Amino acid sequence: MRFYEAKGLITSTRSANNYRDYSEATLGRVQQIRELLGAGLSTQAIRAILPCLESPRDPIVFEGVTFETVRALERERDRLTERIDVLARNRDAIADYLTELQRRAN
Amino acid sequence: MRFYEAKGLITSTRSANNYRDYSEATLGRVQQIRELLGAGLSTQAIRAILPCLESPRDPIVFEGVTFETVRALERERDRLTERIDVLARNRDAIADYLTELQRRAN
DNA sequence: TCAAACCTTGACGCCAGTGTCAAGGTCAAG
DNA sequence: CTTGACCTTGACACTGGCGTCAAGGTTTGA
Repeated sequence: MRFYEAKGLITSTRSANNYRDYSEATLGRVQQIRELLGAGLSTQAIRAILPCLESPRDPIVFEGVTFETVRALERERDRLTERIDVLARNRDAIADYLTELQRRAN
Repeated sequence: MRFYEAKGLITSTRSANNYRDYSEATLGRVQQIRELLGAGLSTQAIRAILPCLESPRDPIVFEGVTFETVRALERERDRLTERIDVLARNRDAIADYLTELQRRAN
């Protein structure tokens, strides 16, 4: 989507056609982005955690990481943990309710 | 918020003033609703799991629950689990990245 | 060569959730 | 009684993520 590109989530090279050329890695990243959007994250949150989203473990960028970036990542990690807690709590409430229903239905 | 009321997430009685009168329970529910909205759920998803959100454990409604409702709850529980998995996976990726950064910084 | 299929950009509209503002009703204090 | 604070409704606008459509350029194939 051009939308993701405009938001700085992915990049594309242009071939002579002026057509967008998506790398294989970018294609995979789109998959992850859609997952995260589907999980309720905003594009800004996703952009914040982009440095962690490279699939091959080795060519990850470890240089040029500012303190600001680290702080942002820690914040985002904590927000995710918060979110996970809320969701897990409510999922468990649903599960408990369902088992209780089943118990009462004999 | 009138918005939640219009969406069928909460109810309010009207006093003679025509002012809205929110019960204590409704007030607590608003808290939960905001949590869930903040966690990325839609109002429709929240409405689907409303039956599980009563805080006192006992006066929960167990009668008049249709098969449809049960199916919806199971679906919503699975969607939540899915979401949780995605978020946990990415949070762990962030955490791993951060520890790796720290390791390389000696 | 020419038409169909694809790409480009830009503009517009849609839906969800929220905020705000105007016009009026209600209430408590002075 | 009047003023100011609060409530009501309805309308409007905004942000985010997305879809679509028009106008034009490129490529492919008959």
